Amino acid sequence: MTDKTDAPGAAWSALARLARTGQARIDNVLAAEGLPAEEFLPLLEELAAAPSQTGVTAKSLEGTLGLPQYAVSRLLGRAIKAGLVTRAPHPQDKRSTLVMATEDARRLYPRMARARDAAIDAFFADRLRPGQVKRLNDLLQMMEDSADE
Amino acid sequence: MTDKTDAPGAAWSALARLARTGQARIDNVLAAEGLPAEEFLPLLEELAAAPSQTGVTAKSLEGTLGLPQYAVSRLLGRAIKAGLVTRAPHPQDKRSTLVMATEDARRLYPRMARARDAAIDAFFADRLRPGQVKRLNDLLQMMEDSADE
DNA sequence: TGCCTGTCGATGCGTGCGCATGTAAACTGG
DNA sequence: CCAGTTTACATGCGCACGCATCGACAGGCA
Repeated sequence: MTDKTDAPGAAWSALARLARTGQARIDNVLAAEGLPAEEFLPLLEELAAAPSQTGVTAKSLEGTLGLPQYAVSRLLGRAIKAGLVTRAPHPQDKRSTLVMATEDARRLYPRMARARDAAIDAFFADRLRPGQVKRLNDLLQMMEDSADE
Repeated sequence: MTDKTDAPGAAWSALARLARTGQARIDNVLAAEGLPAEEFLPLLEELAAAPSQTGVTAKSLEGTLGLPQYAVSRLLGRAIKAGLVTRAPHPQDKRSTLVMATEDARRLYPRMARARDAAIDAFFADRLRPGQVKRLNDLLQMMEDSADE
């Protein structure tokens, strides 16, 4: 049915499946170490990079995280429930919220980042030799660079 | 922070992002042509391959689609609501359900398959030259072949 | 100053998911 | 033939999503 030499179709289904299994692997590693979910990592990374005292507005996170407004709002809600983040009223603009990482988050973030990176390394190392990973990465980067949707 | 030469990390984030944008592209193409969602395609493919009179049990779809039982149950619910599929009682086993594609589904399925394939071809063609797609596919197939999770 | 418009963030609604459980039917050993 | 187990499928619950909307506030302009 699907032609054996249909490279795009085969490549797509492999790509999609690998993305799912890789994500599952990351989730499992973080869960196994009792760490917070991966969805908080980009948020914590952003907060770690920001001035710790001031905090960051929720609005600015839409841009840096590439998420729609409602997604940021809800992510923050979950992060607060998980004890990773606090909301504080913005002194100059009462519509706005300042977001800051908690002590817990600052302590956990490096472990999360390392665990995720280890999961990713293992994911590729299990399947490809280092030179092949390099070649794969080159091709994927070329694809990303032509972002014309 | 993230090392510039961290090929696994870079490859992973490209892989994950490309999987999302590719899926979005498929979804958009199908929606633009007024066709049913892509989630029904593997189901319809399975039903198209099966003897049209007899139908297929929901249980067997768990295996062929690689979905858990509840996911099949709900997918069938949606497919029925979309008019693509019918449930019929299994004559020999009243616990079981026989699933059959409707006429609509048999008419729509080839268009859906072609639209999806066209979206995938365009997705790669926009980003890579044919030889590169081939190389990418080779690497991805190697990764999939070592499925040892 | 007092409105009017635009911005910030939260949330109701509908929907899908995963887990766990429920219901009905089939099977099985005594 | 009957109780206990197993199988097939559905579904309630909690949670996340996207869309659309809402309430609160800020800023501009008359």
